[in-house]
Amino acid sequence: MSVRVRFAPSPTGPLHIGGARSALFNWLFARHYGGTYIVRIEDTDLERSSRQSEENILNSLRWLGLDWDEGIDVGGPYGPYRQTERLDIYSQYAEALLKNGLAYHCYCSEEELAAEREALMAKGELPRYMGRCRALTEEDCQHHEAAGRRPVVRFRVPAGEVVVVKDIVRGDVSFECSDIGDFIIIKSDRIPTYNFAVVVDDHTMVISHVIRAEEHLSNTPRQILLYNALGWDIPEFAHVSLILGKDRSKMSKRHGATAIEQYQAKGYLPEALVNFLALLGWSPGGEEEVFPLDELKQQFSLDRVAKSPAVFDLEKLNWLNGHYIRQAPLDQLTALAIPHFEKAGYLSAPLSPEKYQWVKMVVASVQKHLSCMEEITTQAKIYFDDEVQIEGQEAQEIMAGEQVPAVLRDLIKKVSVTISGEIKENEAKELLKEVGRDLGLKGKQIFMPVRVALTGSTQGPDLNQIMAILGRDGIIRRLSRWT
RNA sequence: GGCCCCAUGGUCAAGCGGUCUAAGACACCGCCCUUUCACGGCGGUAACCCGGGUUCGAAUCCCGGUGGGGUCACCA
Repeated sequence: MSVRVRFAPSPTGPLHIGGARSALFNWLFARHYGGTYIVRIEDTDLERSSRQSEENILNSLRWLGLDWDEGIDVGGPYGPYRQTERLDIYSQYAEALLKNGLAYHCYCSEEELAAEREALMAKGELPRYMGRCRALTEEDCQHHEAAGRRPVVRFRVPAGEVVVVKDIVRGDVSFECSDIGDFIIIKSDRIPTYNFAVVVDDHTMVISHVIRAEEHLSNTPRQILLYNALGWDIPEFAHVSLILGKDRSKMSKRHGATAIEQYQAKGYLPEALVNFLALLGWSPGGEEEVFPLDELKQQFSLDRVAKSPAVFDLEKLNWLNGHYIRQAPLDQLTALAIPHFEKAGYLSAPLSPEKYQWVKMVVASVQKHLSCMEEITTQAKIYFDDEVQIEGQEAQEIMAGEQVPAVLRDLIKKVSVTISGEIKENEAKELLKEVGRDLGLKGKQIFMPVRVALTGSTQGPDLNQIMAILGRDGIIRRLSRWT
């Protein structure tokens, strides 16, 4: 049997962390087995779905590097891939169910249903549909139709059966039919509900494995009932545990950034995010933690997926992202950094080749310090503002040193003679040494005052790099105020 | 509340009955490297939820408890 899996987001907002991980697991599984990966849009919630969210989600998937073989934009042999474009397919199967008596029309109003739910809850019972319209006659129906009522289609849940979900990660999980009320498969506006649409789609799209989050586990018995009623084979299921926030409840907005696009905007690298997400609920078993996408693809398997939920740990993501930033080519990082600099007002749009080279040096000097690109504006601030603020008591004390004016004056003098205005790192190193020799000073006595005078801080990038980036004029400008 | 799932350090996790005086990673702490901070290297602190079984032997299997989570819509 060939592997065909799908990621089926509903376009009601951006792609979330949890959705991204489901997408990733499906993608990895498909690519590992040389199968087909499908992205299907589940837009049956007319109220909340939008084309903009669709585009958003697809963009996030592309950004993560999860390409698909079939979908709304690339087409495919089992389309359409948007549920609202498959309405006649659903009604065809709903009709079949109706004809067999496996489903029936229900005319109860939402108010009536709400009242029923409340009554059951008041009695301490499970709120569910009690089957009032289960045995409506043709006459009853006409009566309701005449009164202007529009029916929903309900599935007739067989009595007394036990449904067993065979799950790759969880094993066999059984559910009693008596706990499941007759559920709606077609809403009164003729739109199918989720449970019905997924079954029809997964079957007609020949999906072999349904890999999704655990929150769907309790829906699965309903879907299995539908597969049985329609006489269809049941796909393999794999329910992956949820991603939790720091307080161990389902990841949500109050836990911080949940949308992939937010991480993109903050300057996380897709390979870091993918690596991190893969390790949340799955592990290859070895001691290695760093896996680029194609290595994940080789190693991935569903039987190494964890059953227990995982807490989203931003610290680890930051570490991984920093790791990938340190490995990234400078040109790539520079391209990512420029928008952040522009946003901070440090740079404006078209950069001359000279300026670009200079920005590259700036990026290189802070590369090791970054855990995400967003941080570059604060890390590299020192290069863009000649109005140096001396920060902290330690820095103040350093500048109060009696040798300081002489050191800085001597350095200005040495820097001034540089003809081109450019100072290479090794030249900077040499100049500082000479200052030391001239004044008979060593180490900290010269390096710290220069560092503080140049940047305002006792810590930061390599001093020689700082001097190279500032150049002759920059150094003189910043040093002059101390003499 | 009913149903369902889950349970190894603060977090992610390896472990599938003996090799566990329990890997690895993040975080934390120390040391080294270093003209600062980082990066990197080395080392350290820190865990099998509890109670019963089964077994010669249990982190690993079973039962119960406790705790956490999910789900109970004409949302998906």
